[in-house]
Amino acid sequence: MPELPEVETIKRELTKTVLDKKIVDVIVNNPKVIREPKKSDFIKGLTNVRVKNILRKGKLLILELSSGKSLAIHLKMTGQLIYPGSGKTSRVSFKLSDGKLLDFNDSRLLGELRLLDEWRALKFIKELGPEPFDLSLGQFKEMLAKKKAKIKPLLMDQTFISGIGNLYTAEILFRAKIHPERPANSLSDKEKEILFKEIKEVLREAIRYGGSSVRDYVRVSGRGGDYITHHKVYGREGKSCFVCKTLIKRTTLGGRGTYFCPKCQFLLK
DNA sequence: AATGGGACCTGCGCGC
DNA sequence: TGCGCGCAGGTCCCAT
Repeated sequence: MPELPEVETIKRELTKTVLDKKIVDVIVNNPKVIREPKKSDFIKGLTNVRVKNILRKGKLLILELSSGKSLAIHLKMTGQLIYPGSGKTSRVSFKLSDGKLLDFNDSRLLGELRLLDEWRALKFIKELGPEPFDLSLGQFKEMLAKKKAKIKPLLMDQTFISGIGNLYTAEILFRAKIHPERPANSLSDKEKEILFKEIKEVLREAIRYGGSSVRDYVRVSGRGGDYITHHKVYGREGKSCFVCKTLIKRTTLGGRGTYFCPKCQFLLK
């Protein structure tokens, strides 16, 4: 499900709703989503602790707790965090000191909850590439220069740059007018500059609209994000390009559905 | 080293 | 109406 804009939206909403509250009980309806430690220690370690700080690293949410431990939440494809929750469809619910529930929903059970002594020690975190908003143009150009991988899978590689997934790569590359299969090191200086600008612009805009609700993603309040109305290519196979009227194409690249305009995003050979 | 496929899972929409 | 197939905002692991 969620990419940087969705996770950032959730982070901001959790900050408004659950920050500084105490978890008083943990209800586990499906232990599969608890990756570590084992269920009983997970529950014990999360009971009677306060949520002290909420962070996002790439697509990972981190709740730092008064105990010194942290709850790391990866929503993967269909994870949701809902407050106040009903507990009815949740895999795990956290009962808070205000008497309300924070629900973790996840229909596909791919999501991951981890109670950690030190989130910085997570392999995923240690290998995570830079945040797009922390990068300078110079650094970005340098990162691309050494890479001959196709640009789309490269932008989705979390060790290269963090937070960008399948949907936003498609939108970013369309706006930058770059074909998804272009080798990264074949981009001209000008293209790298435009790409850099569009990464930040698309992500920033998507955050402003609360993310894209394509299927499962909802905000903490349960309502959807509105950025989908701004999509130019993602999910638009066979529809006409807003710029040139050519039909949007869908291919498979690195195993993922890939949408682009074959005219605006011409592949140079 | 880099790429591709499968695995992890459930559920939806589509065509027959 | 019902069934089977393809597909899904992610990541990890294994084979080549």
